[in-house]
Amino acid sequence: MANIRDVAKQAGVSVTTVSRVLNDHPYVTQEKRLAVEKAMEELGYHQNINAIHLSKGETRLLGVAVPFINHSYFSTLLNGIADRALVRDYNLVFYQTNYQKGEESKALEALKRKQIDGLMILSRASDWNSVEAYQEFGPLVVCESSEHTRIPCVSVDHYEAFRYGMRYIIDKGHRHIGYCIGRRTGTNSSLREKAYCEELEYIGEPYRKSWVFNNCLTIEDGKRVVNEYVSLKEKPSALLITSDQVAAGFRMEAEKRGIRVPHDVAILGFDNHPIAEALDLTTIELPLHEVGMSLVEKVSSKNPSSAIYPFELVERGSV
Amino acid sequence: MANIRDVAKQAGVSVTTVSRVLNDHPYVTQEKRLAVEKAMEELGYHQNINAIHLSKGETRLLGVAVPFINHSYFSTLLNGIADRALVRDYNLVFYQTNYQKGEESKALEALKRKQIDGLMILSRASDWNSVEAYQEFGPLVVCESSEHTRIPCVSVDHYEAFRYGMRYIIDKGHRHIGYCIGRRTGTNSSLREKAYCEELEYIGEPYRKSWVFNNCLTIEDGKRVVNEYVSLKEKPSALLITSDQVAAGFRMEAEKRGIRVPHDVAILGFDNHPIAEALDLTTIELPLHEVGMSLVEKVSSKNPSSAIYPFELVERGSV
DNA sequence: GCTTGCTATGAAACGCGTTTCATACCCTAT
DNA sequence: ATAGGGTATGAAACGCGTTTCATAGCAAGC
Repeated sequence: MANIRDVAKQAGVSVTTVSRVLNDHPYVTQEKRLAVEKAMEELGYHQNINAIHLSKGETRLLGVAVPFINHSYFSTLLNGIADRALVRDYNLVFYQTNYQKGEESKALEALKRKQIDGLMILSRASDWNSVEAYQEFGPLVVCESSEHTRIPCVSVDHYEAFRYGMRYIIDKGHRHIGYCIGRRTGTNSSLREKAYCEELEYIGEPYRKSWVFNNCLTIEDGKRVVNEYVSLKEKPSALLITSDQVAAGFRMEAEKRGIRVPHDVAILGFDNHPIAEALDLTTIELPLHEVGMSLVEKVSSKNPSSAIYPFELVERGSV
Repeated sequence: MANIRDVAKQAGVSVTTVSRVLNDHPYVTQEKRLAVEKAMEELGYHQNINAIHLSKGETRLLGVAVPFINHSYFSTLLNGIADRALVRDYNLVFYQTNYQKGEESKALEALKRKQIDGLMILSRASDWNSVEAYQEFGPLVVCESSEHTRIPCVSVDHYEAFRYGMRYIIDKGHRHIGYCIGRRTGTNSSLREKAYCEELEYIGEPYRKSWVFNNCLTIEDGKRVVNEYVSLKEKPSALLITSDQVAAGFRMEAEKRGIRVPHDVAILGFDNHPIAEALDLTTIELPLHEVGMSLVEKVSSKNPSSAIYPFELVERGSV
């Protein structure tokens, strides 16, 4: 396969001139430009991108570390990321971590080794210190609502959103409130746990372990929660459900069993995914597409800053 | 930043020896190996991946061209792809095309310029000829059920699946059958159109343009179809809906309006997404996760071959 | 007439790891 | 004693585009 030197020889010019033509630099006469283009054509030349990367020290590649993709929360974020990456002329490299530290480190290592120009971590598995250690190798943004001072975070204020949801449900007269969460670890989850506990305290209710449902990510999980719910001796009268998917699964399964929403149990979803509208779920809208776009903006700047995006309650008929 | 030559100097060995240590090649004495490791430690050395890529002529990167990701069809495929890429030690580069030829060409160009070792096209926008022209630059697989002889295709047999669905509905006694499709162009879609027409002919029914609903991708689209459906003068008694999302939207909206499924209108979904189970939708299960894994297997082999995956009817309560 | 300052062009260095090839030592088999 | 074969090591070439620096011609400005 022909390289730039072959082209130069064929066109009777120097390698530098060919490079100038390739990069639209000035100071090339029309005559030589044409000669170079002709030579490229004849030899079927095309640039080797890896040589460019090596030489320029950048790849126009941004990394995205994400636990898995077939979940609307992440795929909506990703959509925002992809849309903005497109206009910023970046391509995306994908690190599916399944929440495994090992896989996440691979993404961090890629940053270190200059495979990517920046990294977005959509849901962090490693501890802050390991992440911070990689900051010197390139811009890095984490998508969680932490107020970490040294690592930029772009997200929705999950603490406030959850608190707001709690207040809304409390204002509706509920005292017995449970919630469903994706996983227990992670900043976002502990912030919600914190908000949950504080609001319970505020209304003078105890924390009931059996009212907190873990591992809730999918529609099926929502159905599973209904099973757990019916078998509870003492039942909550309302549930906050941190994903509309799960809330949808819950509502569908509940009504199949004759449990009426919101009459028997009120549910409040999160995300405002289309499924929430379809099932008439009251939900807290999170601007995930925007957050995704913002992640790209931040990570493609020299000095990324943090940003918090606003949420909005969408009242429908499930509370 | 230190490079391999600095390490060699510091350790008092040759560059070759350092490279041997880095790549676990034999023929390095323990003594030198330790010296090299010590030097790397002291200098904070790490390999520049772009130099490796340039030198090796491969990147361990596979490209995925996909119109958009926040749709379960693609995100399920992607999940399969990501899972298999992980075990095959590939990373993924993402080209979100929005069905624009320009974006798809970027992916093809990336293959040509050796940015990626192979390319998977999940839904093709360009014509076969342009795709074929890039085959010489690396392995390339298209995810559609075409029987193209020169380009490997991995997919479900969409023609057969649709035909099977038609027969199933016909066997249930329906004669007035419509369908919903994502987009009209594209192999998969025309195959379904073909199956549709053939089966209509088989039962001696005319093709009614108003019974074919286009641009059906999301839950909202399913709701929209209900609107169009109710305004039809002559209504189909059954619909094939090529995505469970859309079928779900249809069923929810229909029942909200007092249209009973399957009594007033029967619907048959495709994919067997969790939402289908939740809404008791009869559907044709497509093994998309497996197809995704297979795409990676094919594209990471020297000579990719085609493969067709089987579908399966899942009988529930919507037909 | 002489200095500035563009325009135009190319040689060479640079980014950096891998791989080939040559060399040298030491031990075993004949 | 000698050929053969494995172990160990390094110089140099290779993959390839970009960028710096030096050079030279030519025109405008004083």
